[in-house]
Amino acid sequence: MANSSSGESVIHRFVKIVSAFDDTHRSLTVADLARRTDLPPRTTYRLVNDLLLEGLLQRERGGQVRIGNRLWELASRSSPMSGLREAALPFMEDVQSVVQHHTTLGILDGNDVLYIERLVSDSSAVNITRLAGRLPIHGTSSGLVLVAFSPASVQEQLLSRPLTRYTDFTITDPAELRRHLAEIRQRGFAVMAGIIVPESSGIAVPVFGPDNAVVAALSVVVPRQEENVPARVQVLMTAARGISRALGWKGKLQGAVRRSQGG
Amino acid sequence: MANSSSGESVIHRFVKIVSAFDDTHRSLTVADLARRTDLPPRTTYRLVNDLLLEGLLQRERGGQVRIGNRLWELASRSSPMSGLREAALPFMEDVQSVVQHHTTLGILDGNDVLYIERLVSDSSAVNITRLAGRLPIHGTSSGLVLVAFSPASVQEQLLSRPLTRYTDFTITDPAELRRHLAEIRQRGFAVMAGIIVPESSGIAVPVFGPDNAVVAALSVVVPRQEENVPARVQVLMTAARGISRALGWKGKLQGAVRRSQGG
DNA sequence: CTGAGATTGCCGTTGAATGGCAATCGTGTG
DNA sequence: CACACGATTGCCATTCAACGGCAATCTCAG
Repeated sequence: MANSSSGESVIHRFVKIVSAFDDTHRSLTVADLARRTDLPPRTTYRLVNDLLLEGLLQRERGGQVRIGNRLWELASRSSPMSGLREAALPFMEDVQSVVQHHTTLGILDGNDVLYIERLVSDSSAVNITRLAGRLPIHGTSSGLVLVAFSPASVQEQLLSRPLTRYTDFTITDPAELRRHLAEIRQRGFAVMAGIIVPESSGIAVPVFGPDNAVVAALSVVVPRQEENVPARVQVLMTAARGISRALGWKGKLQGAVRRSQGG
Repeated sequence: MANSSSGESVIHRFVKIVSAFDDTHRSLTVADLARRTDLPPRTTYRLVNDLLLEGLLQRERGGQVRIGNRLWELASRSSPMSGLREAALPFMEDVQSVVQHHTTLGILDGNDVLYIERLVSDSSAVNITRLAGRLPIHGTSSGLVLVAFSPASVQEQLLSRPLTRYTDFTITDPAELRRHLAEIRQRGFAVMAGIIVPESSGIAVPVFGPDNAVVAALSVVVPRQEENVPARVQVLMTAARGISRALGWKGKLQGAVRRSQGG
């Protein structure tokens, strides 16, 4: 921007400002915002005013500002995600009513899994997923399922990056991760125990779009003591097929499946 | 912006661009975007590039662009709406499983009702609500409930504006609308038949926050032939109380209610 | 009343943003 | 294969929206 000391674009500053809000900072004073974003106060006040005019931010009773409804509206109205979310929701409810643990729906975005829906269960395992929250790919069963069924290039990209260790069970060795991905691809689901928090396990299965590409991962988070994998995988698989079909998926014609008819 | 022929801010142009996407235009070529927003092509290309860099837009396989996941993420992560939505969802499911018709959750935003969640029923009444969609306040039972329970100033604001007629049943007379609002406030719910589309009725009840202020309207959309109001109001009331309580509402100590204990 | 912090008005400066033009790229068409 | 048409990008002179420092004002707790 003109006379800017930092050389950032207005758009970048906009993102900086919006990013300054999070779960624990849902509303901020403009002065706080200036500090958190490291922008000159006067500039922050001016920019915030523009955003208030457009409804992208909203003023609260206390004079603080928060994310505006209009921003959410613009983002949600035509986001391809909302179709996926809406298609998945009823099936996720089914899963949750049977499994009685956290059910989540995640997509691949950049180097993370982005959770676009979750149903929480009060009395259940520790759950660090948050709506519109991100977790590292190799730290979640959802992430590994998504990568396992994505084009090879995606897998290579994951393996070429350093893998942060979160617990004793986090897989940080590329070769080992590669083996896991192959197994997931072959079995059709992922079960990972304590790879990001020691207490809980994730079980995840892929959701496919019309072109047979993975579009999301459906998963449940359960306490490690009560994984009960076989039963839960079946529930997840059933739901995932339902979601896939609702999205226009026609069913994968894989060799091993549907032999029954001829016999 | 510098050398701008229109005198708009970058922020305003950003909103213009994002607004160009809707349900039927989920992805656009940049040239289309320039036409739809009425911005000079070269300017549009540059701005779109900035947005792509920030992830606010995303490029598709075909070269078109669409709303980026990052925009949704930023909007949802700390939006006060997500708390409301998440609290309401389980209760909405309850309602929908009993009523078997469209269930919606709406809030007041500007001159409209903004729908922040909806559960659709395939074989049900016509439903023109859309997720993250808007409808005029006086055209929906949700809107009337929200206004009826809002501070008087909100009501006056609605009554001072011209009221568009959508069907023969739309209330466009301020005096009549005022009577309706009073009745809704007194009864505690709204039933409006065919005020925006002739075929369907809306039944709506208020959801309250910790400070006893309305924060949302819970509603069902049913075919006009099968309103079955009394039963449905009870279902909605029950659910709305559940949501309110989940939000920290302590229960309104109104004269008429909870007499039983003493008697 | 006083001080600390938040917010706004003022204003000279300037480079980010702008948009026209022409070249290039991509795709379909005769 | 030549040609047309539209999308996209490189170039670049122009300029005003954006910038940010400073001081005044407002707020509020102590």
